[in-house]
Amino acid sequence: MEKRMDHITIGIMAKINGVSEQTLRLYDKIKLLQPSEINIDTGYRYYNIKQCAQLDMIQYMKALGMNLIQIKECFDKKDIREFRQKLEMQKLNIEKQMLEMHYTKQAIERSMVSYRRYESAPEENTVILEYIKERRIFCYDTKINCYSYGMDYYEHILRSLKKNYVLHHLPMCYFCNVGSIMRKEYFQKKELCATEVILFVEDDFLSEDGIEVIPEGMYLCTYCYGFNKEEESLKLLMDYISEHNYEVKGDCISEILIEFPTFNNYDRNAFFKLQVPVKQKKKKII
Amino acid sequence: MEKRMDHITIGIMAKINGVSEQTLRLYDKIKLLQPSEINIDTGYRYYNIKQCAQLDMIQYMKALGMNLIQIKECFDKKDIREFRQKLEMQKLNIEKQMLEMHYTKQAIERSMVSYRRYESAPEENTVILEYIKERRIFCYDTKINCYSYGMDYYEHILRSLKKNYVLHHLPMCYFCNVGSIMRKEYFQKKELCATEVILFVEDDFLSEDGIEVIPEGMYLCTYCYGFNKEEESLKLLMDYISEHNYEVKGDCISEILIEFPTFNNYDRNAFFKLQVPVKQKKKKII
DNA sequence: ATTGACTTTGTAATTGCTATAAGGTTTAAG
DNA sequence: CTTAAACCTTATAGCAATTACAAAGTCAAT
Repeated sequence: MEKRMDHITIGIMAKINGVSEQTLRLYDKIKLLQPSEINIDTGYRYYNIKQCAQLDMIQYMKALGMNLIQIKECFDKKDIREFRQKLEMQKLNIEKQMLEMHYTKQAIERSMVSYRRYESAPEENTVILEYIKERRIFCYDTKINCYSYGMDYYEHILRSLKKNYVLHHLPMCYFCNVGSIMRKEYFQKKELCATEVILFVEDDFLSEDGIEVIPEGMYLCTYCYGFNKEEESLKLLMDYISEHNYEVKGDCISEILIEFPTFNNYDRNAFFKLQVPVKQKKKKII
Repeated sequence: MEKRMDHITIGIMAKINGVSEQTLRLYDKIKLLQPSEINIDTGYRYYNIKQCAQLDMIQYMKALGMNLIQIKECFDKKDIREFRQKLEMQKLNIEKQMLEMHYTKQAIERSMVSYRRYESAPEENTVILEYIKERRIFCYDTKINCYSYGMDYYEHILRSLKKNYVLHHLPMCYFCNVGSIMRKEYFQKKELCATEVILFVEDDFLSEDGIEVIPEGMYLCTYCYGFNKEEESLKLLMDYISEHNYEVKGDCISEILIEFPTFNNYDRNAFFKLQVPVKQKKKKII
């Protein structure tokens, strides 16, 4: 216990309140909490134990997410309603932040799953049958066939997806899981034509429009590494289906599972999963 | 579409990617994304459309909560495992932040409820019967009777609670809802003695120890405004109980519903709720 | 008187930008 | 060919809330 309750040095004040001395000096400077006494000769600051109440309040308001200026405004206005209003604002603020974090967490988990899938993926040019659950995608029709122009053009398409995407207030973190969709009729005709680029979004993602549901079911899949392998892989899938008596049930999706950041500055280096929903055709009994 | 895919000016590059030119200049400076070509005479930066891939990656990693240095490390190490490790870290990081936000939100809601209660509170020195739900408190025994020393001393007790509290990793935002507890035996003897200070915590708050459950039930309550009124109010409650044939069922809690930040720098200006669980004694039939 | 622990002020660093100023370059129109 | 608009360059400062120093002055106890 100190000798004089109204003569607490900055070091003691800092220690008993779990803040740094520098912080107290800053609060003094911005007049958020000024020491009750200052020795004019030495400039030494002396606090009163009762000023801890003010400091508690500051820390509490900070914990609610207010910044020092907002806190000062509350103190200056000396009006409880001011504080109440700030509280309401903070609540909305925090709810928004929590939602963003929720999406970010999902995006991280999605990336982790993709990496595991990458590690355990079958060899390239192997066709496998997979059960895939229902998914939701954000669809953007570029009106231009992805496969008819080179990579440079594809980049421009992606740029316009990005712009569209920001317009729809989608969180940036979904941008890791893009792809394109080749509609059933083109796939069946073995015509390489896809005009829509897509983004996979979480089941709980709320959005007004542009969201499409990809049904659950059995999919024939191939995995491949690099943009240049995509077409080859697609053709493989098409041929496999006709050779093995499958029937195409819906649109074919070309999904980028991972993009590797590390290899060089100029080429996208992506790991693809091509997937098309199928049904085995009934064999006619001869 | 630009004339030359490998000759994109900083302005165009910024526009098609939704970032500012300054940001691109910063990324150049810290070697996170350097233009594919720089005109030596003019210093003009020219980007290649394919560099958008790198920028996408940067934005994606930023969205996952990484800072620019971490992102640069990932690129520099050219190792996917580096990125995976960072992902794991980010996940833990985000989970921690989300938990903190959750507590903060609860604290805001708690404050709002307290304010509403304050506004609709009965007059001072009125005793009313209230049903109160089960609550959980963090208890800290100071070994010193709160009522035997002045406010200055009480401040020091609060400081040691605060220290203890930080030790237990409790979120700072709970510090708004403190109180003290007068054990049943002292209250019954009408002896003003409380050595424990308390903090109310949420039902879902996980903590190892120091948490006590206050049972639900009927409580006799008085509300008062200011520390100096507390003792008077307590005595009123004690007298009321003996006069109205109630039986004390548990400990008496003195809860600070709100502390007003706005009035002056030196005095805590708090709104108290005193509450003691009771049961009506059965009347003997004469 | 001297030590050691404290205090003061001032400046700079942090992070990821944004804003501004002062000046040079490109481009398209007149 | 000039000229103006629109673009680019570098350099500097600002934000928010500290933290980290350095150089110098002060306090309390031996």
